[in-house]
Amino acid sequence: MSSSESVKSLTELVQQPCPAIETSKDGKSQESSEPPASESQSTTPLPLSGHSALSIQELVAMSPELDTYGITKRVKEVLTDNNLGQRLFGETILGLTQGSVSDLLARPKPWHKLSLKGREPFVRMQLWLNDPNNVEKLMDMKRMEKKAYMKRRHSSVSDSQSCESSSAGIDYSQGASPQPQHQLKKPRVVLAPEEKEALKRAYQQKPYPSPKTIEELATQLNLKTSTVINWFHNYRSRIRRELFIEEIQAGSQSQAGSSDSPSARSSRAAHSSEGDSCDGVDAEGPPDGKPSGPEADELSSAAAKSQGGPAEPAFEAGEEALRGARPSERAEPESLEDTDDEGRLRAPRQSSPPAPQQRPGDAPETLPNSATEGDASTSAASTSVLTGESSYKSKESLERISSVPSTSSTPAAGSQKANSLQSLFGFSEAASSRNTRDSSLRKKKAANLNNIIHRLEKAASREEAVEWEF
DNA sequence: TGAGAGTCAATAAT
DNA sequence: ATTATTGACTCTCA
Repeated sequence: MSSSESVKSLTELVQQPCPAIETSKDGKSQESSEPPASESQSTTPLPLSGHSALSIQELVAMSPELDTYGITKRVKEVLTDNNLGQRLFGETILGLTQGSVSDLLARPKPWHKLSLKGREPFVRMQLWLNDPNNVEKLMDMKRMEKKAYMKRRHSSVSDSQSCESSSAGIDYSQGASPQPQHQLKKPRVVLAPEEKEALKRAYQQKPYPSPKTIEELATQLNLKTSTVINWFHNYRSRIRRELFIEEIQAGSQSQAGSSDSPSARSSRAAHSSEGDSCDGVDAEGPPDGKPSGPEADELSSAAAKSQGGPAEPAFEAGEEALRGARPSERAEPESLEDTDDEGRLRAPRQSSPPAPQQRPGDAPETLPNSATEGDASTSAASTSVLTGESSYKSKESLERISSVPSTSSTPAAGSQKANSLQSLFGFSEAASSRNTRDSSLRKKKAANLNNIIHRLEKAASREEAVEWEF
């Protein structure tokens, strides 16, 4: 119950045009030359069949608004109830890899925020859910896979001839590799916790760093510039998503009100109309981002800092937090604080883990001095980022923002407001979760505000007609 | 050029 | 074995 009319209609629509459920296969790459669509419709129980790309896309185009959250929820239930893994489901039904499916199921974006392409998987899921037989089919497939696996395992045991390439990486004996000249694979970059912290701090100060700032960060952290760029892109996206789900789940009004001093007095904008509402189902274009009521409030206070100027990065929060958080133990003396004359600090030297970084020959990227004073804010920002660093317990658990069910149902509540005293002292790692979480949340929100401001400014300069609704 | 959306795919966690 | 996380890619769009 709950919303289902539209779903129903889609269902019908969907089924009609093409009897066979998803037909599409393809999945990735490749597309382009599509012969005439011949279409056969016939059987094809399995998705992987021919080309008929049209169907899905058309369906997506004409699909009514779907409840992505509800769909994923149901899919998850069905999968668990029947012991079906998301890998199989993803590859078979959605044409996506396991990781993508996991992400999609865990953090579905609201329908109106999805592009046509992004809606596709949801339409497929809806389609799949429509016919209970599909579950059976998938189960059969699972059985078959298992069987095949067993068989393979068997034969190999008895016959040591298995084939397979070993995994040792030694295998470039033949010369037929698709990609000649490539250094062995490509070592996946794994950012150390300290590096992530530094980047997050930088994000808090400036969600949209200038190329120059990015360069500086890269140099200081000893990371490739592209890595830093990618990190920011990814992080922004993820943050945005978290906000979406918050929006969805909260559904509502939260209005928290909780005591707390209304520090709201922000002078700019904000006037959140109170309706808080949540959804903003509105537009779709690029600019979207709407802070919800309550949050705005908090943000304003945090953001207020920069009053005075239009958008200056504010870093106080971050810095402070970090400083306070530093555990007393951790021996980490200084370190990076001194920037030498070159301003290059090196990343923490943690030696234990698999010394990830170390890009192959990458050299210092040449960015000798970074002193260019373009704008103080920039340099200041990056500098401070590093300074505060030093380790800190890692285990990043502080991040999971979102949470905070916002309102209403917060069981146990009581506490949130209390510790507002900024957690100056970090306590042990474990126990501080609440504080940390709190301040972390706050910082995030502040950053989000910056983010929004940035976009607003951008749009404004571009002079676009957009509807901002906050 | 740069931002955002979607994904992939390696690898961490469970 | 599965599922979750996350750096990098590919496409679009403006």
